[in-house]
Amino acid sequence: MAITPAKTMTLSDIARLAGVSESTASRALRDNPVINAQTRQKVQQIAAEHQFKVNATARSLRTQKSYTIAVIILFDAKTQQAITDPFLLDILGVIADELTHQGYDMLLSTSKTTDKDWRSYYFDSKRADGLIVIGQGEHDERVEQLSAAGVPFVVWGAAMGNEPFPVIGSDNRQGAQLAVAHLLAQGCKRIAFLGDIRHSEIEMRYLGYQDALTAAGIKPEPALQLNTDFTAQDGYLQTQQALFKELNNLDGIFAASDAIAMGAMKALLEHGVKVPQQVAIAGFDDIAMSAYCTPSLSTVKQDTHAGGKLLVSQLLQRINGGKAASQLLPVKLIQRQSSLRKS
Amino acid sequence: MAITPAKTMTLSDIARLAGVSESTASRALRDNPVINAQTRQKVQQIAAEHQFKVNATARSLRTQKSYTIAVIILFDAKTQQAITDPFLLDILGVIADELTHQGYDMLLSTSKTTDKDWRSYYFDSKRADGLIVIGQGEHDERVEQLSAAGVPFVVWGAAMGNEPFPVIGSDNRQGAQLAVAHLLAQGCKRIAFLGDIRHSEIEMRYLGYQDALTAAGIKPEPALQLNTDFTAQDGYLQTQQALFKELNNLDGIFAASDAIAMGAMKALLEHGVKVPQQVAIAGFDDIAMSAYCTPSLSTVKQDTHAGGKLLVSQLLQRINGGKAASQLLPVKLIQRQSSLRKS
DNA sequence: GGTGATATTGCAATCGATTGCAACAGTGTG
DNA sequence: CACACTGTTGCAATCGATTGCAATATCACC
Repeated sequence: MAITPAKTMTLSDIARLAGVSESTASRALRDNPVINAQTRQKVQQIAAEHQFKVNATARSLRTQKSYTIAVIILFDAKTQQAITDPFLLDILGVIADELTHQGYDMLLSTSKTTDKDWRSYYFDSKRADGLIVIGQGEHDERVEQLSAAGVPFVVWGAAMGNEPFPVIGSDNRQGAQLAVAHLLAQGCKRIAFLGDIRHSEIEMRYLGYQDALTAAGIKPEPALQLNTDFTAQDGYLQTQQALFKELNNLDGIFAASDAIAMGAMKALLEHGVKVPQQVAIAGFDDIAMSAYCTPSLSTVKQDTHAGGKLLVSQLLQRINGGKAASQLLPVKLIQRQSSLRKS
Repeated sequence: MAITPAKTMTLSDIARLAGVSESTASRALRDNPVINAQTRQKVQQIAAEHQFKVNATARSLRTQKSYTIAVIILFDAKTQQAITDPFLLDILGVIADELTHQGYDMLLSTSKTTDKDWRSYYFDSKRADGLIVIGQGEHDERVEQLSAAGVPFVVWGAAMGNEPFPVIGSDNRQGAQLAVAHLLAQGCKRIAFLGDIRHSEIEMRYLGYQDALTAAGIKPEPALQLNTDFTAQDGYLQTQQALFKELNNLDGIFAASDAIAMGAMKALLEHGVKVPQQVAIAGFDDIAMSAYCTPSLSTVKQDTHAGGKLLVSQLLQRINGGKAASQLLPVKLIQRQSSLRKS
């Protein structure tokens, strides 16, 4: 039995069928107690029978709320590639679930094409009630504009402590410090840092790296910091091209992401370097694959679940007139084969 | 200098400032040639000066088009976990870019929370002009309803050839056939299949697996097909738990996804089984990590770029009154270390 | 100067739901 | 019986833009 393509009904249709006015129908559907219980039920039943759904557009126009949040994924201006890091997918999934849970829809945008001006595009045009910006990248001035213009938004990134807008993110500095301290404890003396410190989050990780070295009485060598894109490919290339010059005495690598770490590991293994015996490696993110590569990858686990929930809750709080606060999330070191030398 | 939080302007404000009527202002902003060129320019300039953006909600209401597409990611009812496969991220990125490119916004939804009824939620409510459904999973009846209700939508999944709705997807059967034929050519005699054949896409891959075996004169053994979730974890567990019983003469594994393959590989390596010498492995998807694990993973590459573009173009064609057609995309075998035995 | 064609612009209705306020019915009280 | 009060419901304005149609201005040509 074919379902009739039921030409869309409007509130006024329902009202007519129920023999009440539009206003009563509207109130009845929202279960407004001012309407007689019987009337309410009758209207609701008729609406259900006809699979009536309130026109979200009309409601938005009237109520001036879209119940939609735009999630903007900034990405590397250099590599120009779209969302690719598995880590992003993790947090995106959490945000999506949480927003739905709170009755909001999620408008997703990768910054590439909307490059110009997402403030006006999403907010001024009333497409969204607020914005979640993922990754402030290389200090994007557009973020500062948002802030000045009074747009409700939160950022996932590196909380430096002095931003005029709410930033939620992992304690990158401590995470890196933990990882590098661990490498040192495993006996590493010369540890390279793979990651692009022009990204604020990576910069924090670099600071943590330096912290750990300094605490161990080792002077960080700038030559051991190699700007590397967020890809396994670049991790591989950088390791191959640059590190091998110094390989004679390099014995550890701390990569700013698991993807980079895997690329680096591949390069080492390919050249017969033993991991972790000759070179120990640790990454950052704890993506799903990290536990299943060989050797499995030591890494710093971010609490994406807490992060996603916090982003949403802070943003909604801000939208509802409150203030959103920055927050630093604790991280956890995960020790696996790539760094654990048998004692 | 602080930017004034410029209380949002409306078209009528702009019209007043320009000294014209709302209708003229509206036409001028859309560059309607019927309006005098000078007037047009003047209005546009004033709008720009005041950072005016057309209220998308009002426009949608009036024009009855939202210029928004809902992308729904169905996921495994069993594992109940959100988007996790890197492959999804790939295609999602392509779709996002392509939609933006065509002037559409993308509303993203994971099916978990919106479980009930996304047809009404997204379409009847006019939130979206059309739907892209990713993964028809275990034969979801909701998809069939969509079709009957006349909603414009396309599905990424397994085109079996007899669906009453447009399905775009890779030639899973041929891909699997290529991979398994390759394993056979490398000398494998007993090849296991890891994947949940209740998913139609995986079912097609299983058929391809059988095709290859049969063509080589080998009778497929049902015992070698193991239902496995789309995760590295389950690939690992299944391999560990079930396969080792038969390991004495198992010499190949074809996994329905790269994630599964990596899990399986981990289990084998951990138990000292040499890959590819003792057991050769191939996966499916060619996710970014596949080239960088050790040994690197042989796999079947899907053309996500073409797939994403096609999904979007077919859907828009359908929305604009045309018809969307199903399509099977060619795949490519990528031979890497996990299956290549030195000759 | 009259007439028709053409170029511009504005009026007013419309999209579909929400909501302040008024209207009305019914009940209770003095 | 008048009056106040509560419980329900409907009227009509409103959100901000778009668009069919009418109105006006301008110009060419006879």
